[in-house]
Amino acid sequence: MEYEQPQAATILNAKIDEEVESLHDGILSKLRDFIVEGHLRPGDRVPERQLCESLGVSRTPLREALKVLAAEGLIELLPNRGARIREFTPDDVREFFEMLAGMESTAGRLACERITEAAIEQIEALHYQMYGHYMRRELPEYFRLNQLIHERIVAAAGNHALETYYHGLTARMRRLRYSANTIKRDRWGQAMREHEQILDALRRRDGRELAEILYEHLIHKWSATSEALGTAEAE
Amino acid sequence: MEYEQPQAATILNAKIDEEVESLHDGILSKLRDFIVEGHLRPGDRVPERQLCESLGVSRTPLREALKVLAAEGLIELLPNRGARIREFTPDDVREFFEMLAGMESTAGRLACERITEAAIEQIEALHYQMYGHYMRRELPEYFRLNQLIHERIVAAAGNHALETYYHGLTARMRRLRYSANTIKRDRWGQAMREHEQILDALRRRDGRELAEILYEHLIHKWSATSEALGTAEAE
DNA sequence: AGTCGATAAATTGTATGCAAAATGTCTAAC
DNA sequence: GTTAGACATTTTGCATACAATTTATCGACT
Repeated sequence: MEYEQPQAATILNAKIDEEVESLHDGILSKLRDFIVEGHLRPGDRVPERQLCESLGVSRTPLREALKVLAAEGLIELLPNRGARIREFTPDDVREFFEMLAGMESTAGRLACERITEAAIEQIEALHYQMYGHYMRRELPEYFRLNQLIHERIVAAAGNHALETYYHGLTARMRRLRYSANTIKRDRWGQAMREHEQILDALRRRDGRELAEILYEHLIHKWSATSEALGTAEAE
Repeated sequence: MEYEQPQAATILNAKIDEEVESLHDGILSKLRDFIVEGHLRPGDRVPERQLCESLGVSRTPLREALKVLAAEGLIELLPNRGARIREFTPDDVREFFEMLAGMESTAGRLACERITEAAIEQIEALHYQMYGHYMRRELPEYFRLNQLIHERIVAAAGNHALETYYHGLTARMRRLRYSANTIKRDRWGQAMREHEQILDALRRRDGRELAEILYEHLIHKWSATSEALGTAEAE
């Protein structure tokens, strides 16, 4: 057992008694963030006792949090053998992206029915801002606005259940995402063109077409990402 | 080192070789079924102590199960005030159906790429069987086969994450469903026609069209159901 | 009599303890 | 040197105990 947990301890110990937030929820968020940020490697065993000391709480609330995280699919709980950080197979990643594509597609369809003109204009503004970053090849800013636009569309769908699940998905994928903070030149151009189409369909409130474009857009993104990840994770 | 589906342990109970099912999982399934079957009314407070004695276990595993159920959205946990069976507003129902429509739509699209000819033939068989029940106006049998067909399509999508979430959704809606075991004559006919289209698109493996038809089909089903429910739940 | 407030009861949140299962180590036999 | 088995250690699963918060009951005051 020589995996570095001390790091975990220091970062996790940040602040525990900040709110009246029931200890359990605090642990849950902290652990979730911690896993999502990628500080625990997939396949790592996570002894309860060790986590307890890191977090400064007893095992009861910790175990409750672990059960929830397992239900969310972030960790897996083997009977009598404790928790492991869940390992994502390429198939898992494919499934996540397909789900994401489906979610955003559905969100787009709904957004066309419900989005306000003001919200469309805001997304337009974000789009042109993103276009600027694209022209100046400012990758991080481009990614940020890109994600923001997608989030705005999802929010405009007016479906809280969808939004919640969407954010859960993106959280689970964040660990993968940061590995792929790169984009091929030609893919970048194509992504921009797709975004133009997205905006166009949204302006026309053409739900079917927006659903279609968003689905394809996300599947393309997956192809690009999995390509980049395929080499990055085969270390 | 292979390990089996992690979600199966929590969402489904797919591991039965011995009866060593960890007490926690047993409680989880029992409670979930109990709530889904509608034995606990929405808004009911559920004292832990009472549940403990009913189930014959201590509070620790029970609380772990409650946390998971809360994460799944079946109950809500008020801080220091215990668990309540979650109440579904009409908006919640609308959101569920929209999600269901989106899920099945996505599933249909994927199924067109992956389904085997044999599976298509099985669904065809189910379809004609269902058509028989429609002609003879056998409602319960019709509903059963209807749901079976939709499940087959979802299964054919080859996306375990989608399937899991889909079943979670249908479970949450089962409590609403059984209230609406009725269908209007004209809606029934339309539903059958839509199913013909579904089968046709599936045969042609036209993913876009199947996605479109399935989405509309589910939204129509929602309109019909919410109409029936609107009177039934406005007691 | 009604309302507000204080105290008591009940209920939830957390910590600890104990038994069962799993993991690791050491020894002995081949 | 390798492997199998028994014992010790660690870790998980569950139950109970205690602390904190909420809810209920009762009495005092307007």
